[in-house]
Amino acid sequence: MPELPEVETMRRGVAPIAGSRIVDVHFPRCRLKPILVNPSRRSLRRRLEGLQIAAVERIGKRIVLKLSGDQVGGHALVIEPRMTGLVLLADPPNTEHLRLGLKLDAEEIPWLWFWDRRGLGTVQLFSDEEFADRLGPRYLGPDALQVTADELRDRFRSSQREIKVALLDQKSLAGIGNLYASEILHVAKVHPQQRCHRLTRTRWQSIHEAMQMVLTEAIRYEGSTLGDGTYRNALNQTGSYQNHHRVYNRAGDACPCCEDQVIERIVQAQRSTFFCKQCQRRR
DNA sequence: CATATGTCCTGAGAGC
DNA sequence: TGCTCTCAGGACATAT
Repeated sequence: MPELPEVETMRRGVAPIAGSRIVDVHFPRCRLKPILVNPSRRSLRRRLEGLQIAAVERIGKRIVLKLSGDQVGGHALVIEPRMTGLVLLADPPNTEHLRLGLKLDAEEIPWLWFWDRRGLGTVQLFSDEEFADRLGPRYLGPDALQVTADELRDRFRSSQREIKVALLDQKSLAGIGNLYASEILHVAKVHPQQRCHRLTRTRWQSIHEAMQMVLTEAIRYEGSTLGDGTYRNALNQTGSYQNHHRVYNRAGDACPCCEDQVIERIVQAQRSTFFCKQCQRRR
């Protein structure tokens, strides 16, 4: 489940391809249902060939390759890993789930791969205009690492939703997913079922502070590789933040904060939430 | 408009 | 052993 820390780790790992030129576009044959690409594979191949990768960026949970060298204006290739997608410079975990390869003109980095076991990921080429719309404020909120405490509060304070569910809404705030929502609320000592409009300014400050702290810490450990072992950085190495999770997937364990209660698992919006009912009391 | 629910996808693991 | 079933949660479509 690549969320902001995992995608940022991918971005950093892939950043060295900036300046390279795409010399070939390869769609490996695959027995599985093909992933969504836009436009078609044929036109993607035609349009990408020869373009230069000007920059490697991240917006929320997406990797953005800014492209230049096109006569008809700027483009961006947007890769959404969703559940199990990986952006790799190293050889992928297997060839069975390989979805896309960009052959580059750099000798030391010959390939950029997109690998995706479950195939929910997408690869889309946007013109600058399409890009500004589809990844702009109409569809995406501010990045969770850029947002200020005041803006965070302003965006959620009138919502009737439970805070944990609201944090997953990418239109309100980009980058938080199911794992980090639980982790952030535990550090902030906020109950996941608290309704947004009932939270005080002080609570929003705590959430903001916890968010910066947890995301920064998770990036330092190169993200979380869960039990299924799927998530890897660009060099196909596991992250290690899973060893530092306070609550996620830790139902029944002692709370690392109070060491008194055990972590509970509940379901919100069909997703697991983990929390400590003592440290995260409703107030 | 805001919010809730269903859907896609694969492979692992449980239960029989 | 091999079958069927459930579950994991990204983003989006559709329903309320």
